[in-house]
Amino acid sequence: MKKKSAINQTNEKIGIKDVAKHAGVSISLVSYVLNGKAVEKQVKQETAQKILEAAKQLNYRPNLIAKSLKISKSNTIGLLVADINYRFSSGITKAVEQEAKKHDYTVIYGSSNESKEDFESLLNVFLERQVDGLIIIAVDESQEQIRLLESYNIPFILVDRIFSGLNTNYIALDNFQAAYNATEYLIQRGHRNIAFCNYKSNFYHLRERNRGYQAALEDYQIPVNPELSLFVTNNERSREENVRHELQRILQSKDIKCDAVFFATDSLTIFGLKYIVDANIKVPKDLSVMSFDEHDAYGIFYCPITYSKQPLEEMGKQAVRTLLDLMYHKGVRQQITFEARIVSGKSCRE
Amino acid sequence: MKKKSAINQTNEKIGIKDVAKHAGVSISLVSYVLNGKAVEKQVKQETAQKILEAAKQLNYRPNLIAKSLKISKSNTIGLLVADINYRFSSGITKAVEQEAKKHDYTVIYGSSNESKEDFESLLNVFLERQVDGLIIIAVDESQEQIRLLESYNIPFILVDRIFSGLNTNYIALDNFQAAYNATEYLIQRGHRNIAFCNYKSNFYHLRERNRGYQAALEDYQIPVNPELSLFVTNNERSREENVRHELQRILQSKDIKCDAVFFATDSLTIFGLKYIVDANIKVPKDLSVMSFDEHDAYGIFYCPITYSKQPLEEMGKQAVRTLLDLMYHKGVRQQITFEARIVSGKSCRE
DNA sequence: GTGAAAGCGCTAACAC
DNA sequence: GTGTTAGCGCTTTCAC
Repeated sequence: MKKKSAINQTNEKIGIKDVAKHAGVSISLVSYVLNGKAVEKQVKQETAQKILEAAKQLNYRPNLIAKSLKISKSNTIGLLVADINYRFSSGITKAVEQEAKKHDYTVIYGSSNESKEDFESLLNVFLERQVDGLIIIAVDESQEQIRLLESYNIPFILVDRIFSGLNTNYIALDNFQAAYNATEYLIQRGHRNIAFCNYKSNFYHLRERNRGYQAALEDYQIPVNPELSLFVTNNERSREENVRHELQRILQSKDIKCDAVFFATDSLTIFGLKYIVDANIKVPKDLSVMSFDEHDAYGIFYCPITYSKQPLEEMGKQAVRTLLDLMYHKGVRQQITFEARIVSGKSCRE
Repeated sequence: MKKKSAINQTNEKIGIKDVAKHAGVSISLVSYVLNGKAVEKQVKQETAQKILEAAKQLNYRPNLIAKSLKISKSNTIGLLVADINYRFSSGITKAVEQEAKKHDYTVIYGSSNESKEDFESLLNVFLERQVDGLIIIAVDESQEQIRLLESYNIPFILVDRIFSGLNTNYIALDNFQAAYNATEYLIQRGHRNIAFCNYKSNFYHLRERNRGYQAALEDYQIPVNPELSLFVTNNERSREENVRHELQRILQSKDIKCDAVFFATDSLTIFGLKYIVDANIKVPKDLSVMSFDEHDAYGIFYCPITYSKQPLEEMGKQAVRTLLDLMYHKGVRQQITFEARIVSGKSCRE
């Protein structure tokens, strides 16, 4: 025989039923009052008061799982990142959580760690958990999964990584323009031999950066020298060595002229800077350096790095807002693009 | 009149009932089979097959919310961090999510952003969402909340930040020993005038580092010079300037001797290194530098920094394992301490 | 081997 | 103004 003490701070689970009994009213009244519908449902002031007090005394905590089941809505957003240790991911995650909280949504979090299989199974778990919507930083080769997701009836929005052949809702940076602007920035400071260092990748957002770099050169009638396009395999073990090797190739060569390097990601910049320190190259005297994305590390390089900054906060916030919008007015395609902003350090000659 | 097509990939919600109807069996059988209890419940092979096929054809996805409600268990862990942008938090978060996934738990994520109010309300939301357990990086002054949590019937475990007056389950670093060892490392390399730079803080883990520093000096009969203890207010706007100011005070003075600095956190180290670069101080010739915690940035300082490394991966993993343990065998106090490991760079003289 | 039915804690339509 | 009750999708006991 279970017995609940009248004033219970700790042990047995207190339900709406207990509150009702304790206040001497029916459970519907308790539900109304505790959901702020006291006025709408014309509950007597006095009754409402009694209920509130009973709930407080019993330390009543609503069971959101039961509520979700009943109303077919979990007030939950699934956030699927690629790797939380990326500055990009943690920045987005922070903003998403903050904004979600504001709208009374809770974030369910998962990380694919760049694995397609993990990505897929997390998506499944999120769906089974009845998330109301999804914010997704996709992994490579996940088009098929995304396409499938489109066929389900759940709103979702891709962040950053989008697929050229796929028409989805997304929040992204205008990577083309950002790379264009960064390259132009170097050109305007007199550079003509600008190297570009990027990962070898299928990611649309990275390929757009290639395009931006080339377009800027072309617009300024600077021939694109293929020797100055450095493409590095993104392999945990070898990528740093690859960057060093490529930089060495172009910077130590007698034949190749190069007076500026534009790194397409922050990690590439870090590897590059290490090499530059080791090789005793003077920035910006001998070489200008431009980076895509910021990194805490830039501050302690001997000269502050000029970089193209993504508005992570706004992007994360917007992702939530757009998602909520989609949840409440299904059907409208939302594709939102943000612009990067160049933050001038001292790593480019004037 | 709702009508569900027999083969439904997309639209209407498919429930266990639909699967049962489609397979021509009762819902209990479907439940058994889909939960891997076919053998235990002696379901006929053939029937099981039919059910599996029906579920697949209908693209059935179990509703975990309904299941949770029924079995009074959400298979959910609440993870409450202070700020996901900290390396510490993202490292722990990554490990926690990975380990949770392995055990079929999903992570509900929240960030207090160091605010006591946010911390409190997140705790509440997590409880209302019926998380089965909590992993918590607490905020300053949250003892009261933690104490309250103790009185509820839910297992939780603090990570990193613990409270001296509070007996809880926790996973923490032996901060005393780590700071002791780091200081000793410097002493063994001949340093006698070792400065120590830490935040002014009530956090137990930070205060333990003070203790470790002092104990090492005392054990080696080196008088503790209060001038060399630099305490910086952790204020977003002024802390960098404070660090610079304090360093300047001891490093530019004629009266104060100092040939090594031990920074108690990675952010302090970054600020310190910036100053060191600007002031043109040569590391390790003029000054040895030791850091608590690593940072991606250390690589591009002109000389690799020696630091005390926390095993984030293991700590996160252990947090989940311990929590599961607590969930299944309540009542056992779990207090687990990890040791840091010094990673030698070149920032300390030999 | 299988099926019927109670009930998890809640909301909301409906009755009074 | 308030109370009764069906039912959200599932698990599990018990009857057959």
